[in-house]
Amino acid sequence: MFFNINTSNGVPVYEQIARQIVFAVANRGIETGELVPSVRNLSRELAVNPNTVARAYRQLQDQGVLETVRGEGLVVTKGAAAKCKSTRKKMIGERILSVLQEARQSQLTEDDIKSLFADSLAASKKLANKNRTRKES
Amino acid sequence: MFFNINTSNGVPVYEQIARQIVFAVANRGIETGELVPSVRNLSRELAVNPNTVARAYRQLQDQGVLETVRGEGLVVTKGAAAKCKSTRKKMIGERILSVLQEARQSQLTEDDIKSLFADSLAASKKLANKNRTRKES
Amino acid sequence: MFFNINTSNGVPVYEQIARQIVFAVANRGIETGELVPSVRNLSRELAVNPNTVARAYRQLQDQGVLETVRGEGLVVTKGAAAKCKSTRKKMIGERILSVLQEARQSQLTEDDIKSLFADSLAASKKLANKNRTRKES
Amino acid sequence: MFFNINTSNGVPVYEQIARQIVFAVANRGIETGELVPSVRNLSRELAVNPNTVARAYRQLQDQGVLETVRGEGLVVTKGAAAKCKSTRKKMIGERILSVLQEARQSQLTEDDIKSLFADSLAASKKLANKNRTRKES
DNA sequence: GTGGTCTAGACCACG
DNA sequence: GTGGTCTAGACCACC
Repeated sequence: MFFNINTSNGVPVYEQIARQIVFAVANRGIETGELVPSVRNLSRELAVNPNTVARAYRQLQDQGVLETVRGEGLVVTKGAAAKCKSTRKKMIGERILSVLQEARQSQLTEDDIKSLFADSLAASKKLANKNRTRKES
Repeated sequence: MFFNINTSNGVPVYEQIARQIVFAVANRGIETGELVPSVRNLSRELAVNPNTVARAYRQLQDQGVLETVRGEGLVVTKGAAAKCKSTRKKMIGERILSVLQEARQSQLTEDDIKSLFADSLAASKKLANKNRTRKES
Repeated sequence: MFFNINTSNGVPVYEQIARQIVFAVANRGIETGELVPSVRNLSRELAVNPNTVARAYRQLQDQGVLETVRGEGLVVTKGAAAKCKSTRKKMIGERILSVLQEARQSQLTEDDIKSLFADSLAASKKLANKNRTRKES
Repeated sequence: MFFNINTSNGVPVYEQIARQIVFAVANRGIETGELVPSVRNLSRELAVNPNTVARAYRQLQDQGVLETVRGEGLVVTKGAAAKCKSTRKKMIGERILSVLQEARQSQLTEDDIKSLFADSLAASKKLANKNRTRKES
């Protein structure tokens, strides 16, 4: 499990954890029936408060992505992979739509918006490669 | 001056006001030297507390977009239009980059991302038209 | 009469006018018995509100620097020159003391303070020369 | 932490707090990574409204001196000590320059100015000693 | 517990 | 009339 937690960008930590678990399930990084890391292990690994991890897990249980197995821990539910694929698209799509609405409201031209998007897409690709390289090294 | 304030989307009201004034200055909706609406007037118009408007204005003063003219009110500074144009692009660009980075991290394919963008762009255009029509009617 | 009015440095305009008249009297730029400019003339010259000039004059009357001569206007009182010389020193001295107290509180060393003073003194001399040259040209 | 707040000298309370924190960081009275007093505690200690303290802290965040650690409080940022040392000098230097410019404009002689400075420096030293003694007693 | 936002309302200085 | 400061107190999210 690879998490990127940023404690200083305003996004709640529990939210970041929950989203990234959704992504992992969508990518089959965690399979149906597989245990997720224990609260105390994950909290140690991410250096965050255990309550924060617990809150993320609780939220995922409410969404039906995780369920408890008595005496074992939390596992990915049966239909989760498909569901997560769809929610992943929805989550990202919502954010995209929201920023585009602000872009419209700011009266940027459609061409400006498109070029910002293209630039950002290239920039994000570069950043992704850099991170990958750093991790491989 | 047209403001779209949404008090229930998590974005602080004072921040929305500040951003939209930056947009207005960038579009020359408010020209250099022109007075922005008085704190009291704008607060009445938007049905928010005067302090909230004052906070937005204070932030814009710190950024050098507005300055006080004693006994008169707040006016747009000299270099503000150019500065606002650039910050507008920066603000929108940052949001786009941020969502694209999450999209990468979620391992959506580049094609998925592009199609989400295209869909959202179309959707935002529709929404903009709807708003325009509503206001004209 | 030469006034330097700065409407955007926080110091009240009427205060700047009053102080500078005190200075002028101290320097014998305006002599005892001489008329000061009329409110409306000075307000036009400085491009400020007549009320502002009137307020400065009122303050100077309260201090006994100016007095009304019926049908004439405001003139410099008899003992004003000496008094203004002393208040000038007091006013400047108070400001100097105040900033030095903050400097102490900030725990700048005495050497730091002295060097800041020397630098500023040189800088203010340069600025004064520049202004003089500009006015002469 | 020792604060000298004067609520009746025209300088905004939040500004006094902010300046004195800058001084404290410059003197390493508060180190990088260390928590500043909580808004509630400091407001109680200084007998001012929490919002007033919060405003000072917000200003310091904008300047990059403080940053929030979620659920913990506000800590001094990494580069803050150096930055505060320089802004301290700048803040004091600006005030000195400003008063010297007025002294020039008032046509005090350079000797007069120097003697006022020397007197004030001595006076401020005495005041500082008196305060120190009072605190020690 | 922490900071952040917002409201309501008072008072002041300035023009 | 204008903005600026400050108070008092509520509510929220996060840890």
